[in-house]
Amino acid sequence: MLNEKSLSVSPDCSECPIRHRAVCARCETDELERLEEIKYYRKFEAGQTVIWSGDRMEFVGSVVSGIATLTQTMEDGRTQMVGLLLPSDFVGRPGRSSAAYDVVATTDLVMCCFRKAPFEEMMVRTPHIVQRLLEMTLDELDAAREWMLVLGRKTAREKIASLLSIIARRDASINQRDVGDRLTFDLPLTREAMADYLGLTLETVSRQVSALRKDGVIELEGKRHVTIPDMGRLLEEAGDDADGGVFA
Amino acid sequence: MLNEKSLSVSPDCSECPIRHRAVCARCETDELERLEEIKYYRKFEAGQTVIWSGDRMEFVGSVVSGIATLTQTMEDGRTQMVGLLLPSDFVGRPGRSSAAYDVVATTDLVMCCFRKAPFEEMMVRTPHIVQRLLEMTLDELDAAREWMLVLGRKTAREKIASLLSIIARRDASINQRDVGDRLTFDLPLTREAMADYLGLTLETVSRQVSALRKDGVIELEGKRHVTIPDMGRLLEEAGDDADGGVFA
DNA sequence: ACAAAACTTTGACGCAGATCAAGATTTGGA
DNA sequence: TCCAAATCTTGATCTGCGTCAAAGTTTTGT
Repeated sequence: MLNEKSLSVSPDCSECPIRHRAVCARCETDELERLEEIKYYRKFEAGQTVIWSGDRMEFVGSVVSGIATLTQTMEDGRTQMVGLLLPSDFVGRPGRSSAAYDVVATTDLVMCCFRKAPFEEMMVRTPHIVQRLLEMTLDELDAAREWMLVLGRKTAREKIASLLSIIARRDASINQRDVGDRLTFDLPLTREAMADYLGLTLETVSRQVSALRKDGVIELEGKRHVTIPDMGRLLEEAGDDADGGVFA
Repeated sequence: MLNEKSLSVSPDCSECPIRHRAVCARCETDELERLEEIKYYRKFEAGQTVIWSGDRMEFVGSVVSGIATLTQTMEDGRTQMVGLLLPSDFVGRPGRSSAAYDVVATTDLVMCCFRKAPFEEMMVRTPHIVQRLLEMTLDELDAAREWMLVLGRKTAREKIASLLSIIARRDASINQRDVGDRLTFDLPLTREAMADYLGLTLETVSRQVSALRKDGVIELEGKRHVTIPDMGRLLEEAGDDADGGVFA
């Protein structure tokens, strides 16, 4: 845990890459200034645990860069990922004192943190924050429900195709690339993390990735670099309507 | 669809059974009066579809009494329940024009509806509504994540035990009964609905319910009336810590 | 009160994905 | 640069749950 770094210098909000997508998206200049007073940056290295389930939560915050996962674990060690946190996503639940899930940095991670008490105080007086947080939470709930369909009803092959299409789509939207073209991206997850996401074993993940490659649905360079020659085809394999969801 | 009834008389909010749990829970008297102006009651019969996925949504609202389900369907007909709506739960997403899921009344259902546009307008000027809706949405997100663990990692027997413990717990909290005693309740779901909830087939549900009965974990009177002689035992069967979650 | 429809149970069998096992490839630290 | 650890692939086998089928039970409508 000694690798975690608190940065004394937090960049200016006006230059923040997640300024218009994060919980502060709707804030006016003066509200932003007040947030600026209670914010601080923290860095975590790939593999580090940000918060343990059950721990007292001292802060909430936004992912600025990197990827983190939200994971639930049963007593006997079975594990299920329940959230994938990307830049601009919010971590922590205002009004709750202890963490409900493990939060783990999958890549190197930068977070913009707010001490919990001052943030909660500010929420009471700042409707723009509550409004934006509601919007983000509703989006997360939709994503969780989509995921429930994947977990409950899709085959292993469809699960892999679903995950790849989610990552591809998100990557395209961040990099402003057009869906429909040949898409290329790096998998930010190990086979084991993919298995935890999809409720599979890592062996099944490996087999199905190989099968999709053999069938020409995806192309692989190394283990992690993926290209999707035909997004429509991938969506079919995912069991999704090839039309729907593209703009989700 | 001719069975659906609009009631001309909507009971007074001050006598509403869900007054302190629904989206209006934090509203002051004057705010309540404004809500009262745009609200109307609707009744649906058991089995009726309240909203079809993809339909234009004209209202949002709260379940007053009865139970409804939120369901997602794939092109080939596979189906997954993604929400179970109980009294005080909110239906509809402000800011979205068309429904994302099928909403079906499982029992006879009474809803307190607000026309969407006036409600959205009111949200902008009424932080108490937004605050409460955020709180409820965060709770739903937690429930959805719990459910993801059930769908992704639990065995059929554990899934059934999990569902029964959720229903038992909720029933106990509504009826103010003490968990730990012998609990008794009626299953509000058919075997098929249970299967849709848990990502199983109805045959597997039937088999596992029979198995739990044979093993003395539950007792059955008829098909639907269940009693739990030992809640701790049921929670063990669900794969949950027998301590945790009791107060959730 | 009876017939039809809806719901539930139980059995036989097959298969998708888990488990167990071994080896290949990549990554990272000294 | 090289060794150890981490990650990934592939094979063989097993099993939990799905599928198909048939019969039993409860509810509903007339």
